[in-house]
Amino acid sequence: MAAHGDSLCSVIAINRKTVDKVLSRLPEIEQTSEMSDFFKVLADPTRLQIVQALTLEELCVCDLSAIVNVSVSAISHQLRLLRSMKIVKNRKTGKMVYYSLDDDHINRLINVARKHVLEE
Amino acid sequence: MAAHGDSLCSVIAINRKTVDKVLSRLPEIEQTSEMSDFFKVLADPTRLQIVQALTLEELCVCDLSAIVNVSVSAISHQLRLLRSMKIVKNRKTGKMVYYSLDDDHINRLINVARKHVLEE
DNA sequence: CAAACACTTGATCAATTGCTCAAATGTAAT
DNA sequence: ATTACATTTGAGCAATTGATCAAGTGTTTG
Repeated sequence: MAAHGDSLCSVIAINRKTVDKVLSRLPEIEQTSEMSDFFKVLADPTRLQIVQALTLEELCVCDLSAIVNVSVSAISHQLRLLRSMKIVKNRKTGKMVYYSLDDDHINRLINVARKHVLEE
Repeated sequence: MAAHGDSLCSVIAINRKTVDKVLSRLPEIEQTSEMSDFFKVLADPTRLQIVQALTLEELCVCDLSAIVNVSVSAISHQLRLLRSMKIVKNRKTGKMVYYSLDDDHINRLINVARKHVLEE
């Protein structure tokens, strides 16, 4: 992001000072990218339903499939993604695999979003 | 979502009682869908950068373009989306259009996400 | 061991997304 | 009026996404 001060940049800023000030206060692009990846997880109705269900109770894949009304395979794919993002964890018991939330922030995040959706 | 109790459903739930309990406590699918649309807005690095910049200062399209380092056209397209989601508002002065945040929840949401990204 | 079960995984495909480009709008200056 | 400028808009396109299907793993039951 340091290249912004470069005069070769094709973009012409109206207020160079304002732009520089904002740029200096903005988080690193990499951190922003990580944050958007985090939001991306909750940006899909299926995943959001999975996460919301897991805020209530530890659940196996099959029950999640029944709750969200999506195939077991699709649920498993999504759980894999949620696992990779450290948002859910699992516990195996025989053939069964029980999933639960692995993160405290999710609940708060969902509550703020719910308020935004409800208030208008 | 009422169809979940239907025995014709191809998915076989392991714990019918657990499934029914979770289903009764889960928000309506429509509300969940709205929430995921909201998260979707912040799920893209470009839009997240725009929003983060606007938490600091009211900015015109051209300056936003310089800050985010994306073409004016692309910024304008994203601002249109953000406007439709009631997340930003604009103010016109001559040829210039200044954008600012139209929502209080965004800041809180971003802060929670940042904590999640930083702590690990 | 064989069958049934719970889940995972890889390939495939349609739908969506985010950008670019070109053209359009609307305002201000010459 | 003509030109320049700030922004918007629509079409088109490559990349990504989320579901399905078929085949796989690993565990338990008969």
